[in-house]
Amino acid sequence: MNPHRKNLPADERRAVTVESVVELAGSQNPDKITTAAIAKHMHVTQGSLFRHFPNKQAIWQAVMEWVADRLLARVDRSAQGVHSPLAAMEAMFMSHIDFVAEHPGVPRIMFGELQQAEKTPAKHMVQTLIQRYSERLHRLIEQGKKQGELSPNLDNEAAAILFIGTIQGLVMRSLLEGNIASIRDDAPRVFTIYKRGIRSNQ
Amino acid sequence: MNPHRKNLPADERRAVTVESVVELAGSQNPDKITTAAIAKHMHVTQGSLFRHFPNKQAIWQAVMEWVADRLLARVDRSAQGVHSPLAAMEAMFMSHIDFVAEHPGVPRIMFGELQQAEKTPAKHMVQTLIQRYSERLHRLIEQGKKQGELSPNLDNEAAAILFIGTIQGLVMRSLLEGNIASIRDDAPRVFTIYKRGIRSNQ
DNA sequence: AACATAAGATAGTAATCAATTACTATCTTA
DNA sequence: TAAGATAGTAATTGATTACTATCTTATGTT
Repeated sequence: MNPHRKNLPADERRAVTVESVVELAGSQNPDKITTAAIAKHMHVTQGSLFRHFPNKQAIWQAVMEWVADRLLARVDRSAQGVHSPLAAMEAMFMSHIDFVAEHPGVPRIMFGELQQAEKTPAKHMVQTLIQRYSERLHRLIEQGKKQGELSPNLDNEAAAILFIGTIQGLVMRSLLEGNIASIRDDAPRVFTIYKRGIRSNQ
Repeated sequence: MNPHRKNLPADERRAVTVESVVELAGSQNPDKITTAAIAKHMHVTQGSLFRHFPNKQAIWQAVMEWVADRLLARVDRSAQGVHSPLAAMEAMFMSHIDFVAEHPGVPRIMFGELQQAEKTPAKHMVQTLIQRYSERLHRLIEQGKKQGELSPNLDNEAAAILFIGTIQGLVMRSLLEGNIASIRDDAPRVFTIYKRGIRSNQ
């Protein structure tokens, strides 16, 4: 119950650690999150982190697992049972934005990992996450074409890139404003333009 | 001429320093560019950098000045003399992509600075750069509406956000692929969708 | 040729970082 | 309830960081 409880079981302590990192990333550059800062945030000494993770890299790996699992689950759930592919894409988009609004550290973490020169496990995890995400998009886009909702001569790959870019643009915008809440208001307005760009003109 | 010349005049040495940082950012996380790495790249000792910059923050400030000046100049030049607002936006887009392809470190630097929690001079410079950039976009969008090229009920702000997001999406894509050259091929394909989203349907 | 000065080299500093150590407290279970 | 397992503490390590003080060399002027 109480998160400040001491002597947590190892798996709970690992979970608390991951959540701490996600929270901290919401207000600072992920690369500047030190093990000391993580420990302080969870009311534990710095060294104790290494009882549960072999090194810092492993912490980031666990964080990315958390992100990948949650984001894909959330996005899948939102599109489930929606028969219109275009409506499913919109639901996917909005639930993604919701996730980002709840966890503003997430896009920072992902972009930060992609920037790493070394091929860390965490970076690899971001790559497969986006790959899986793109697969879902491509599936919906294909369905949308078949059902006549999307323009038949739409460039699938370009549409997927722009879908993700649209989210990136909103994230960038919120970083500029320093206000993450605004992303929920801007999202539908921007998606309207995207939708117009891909749907068939009946 | 020879960049490995010794005893450069101060202004030339500062210019070489800035270019070194931009180059290094093309292949590694900007936050991990140490003064030692910069010095090594320009064949000079680490301490000598501080003869030309009071501190590291000043180096980043100079880098952002370089970026802001070059990017805006390039983008302005590309749109100059183009009478169709939509064509001007496309020229702006493509010249921006060209700039990024030539200097892949630039989007990393900008996003990296936006992530900083502290309000550094470099971060402020990114904010004003994007602000100026957006002003140009808004002007073109307004003109486009007046001339009937763009949809009259287009959400100007959303269109500007998506314009920048489109570029962000392409950058993210190239980070994923690890191949910056591909951005030049993908750019026109993605812009086609964007264009369809904003133009009037005659 | 002698000097002045600007630029670079050398060799440090204090601070910060991830990681490790020896030790203690607290749970679990036989 | 005793003993082993698990979790946490406090202090320390070596490496790395931005930055500085001092010495040396190159360059340009008269």
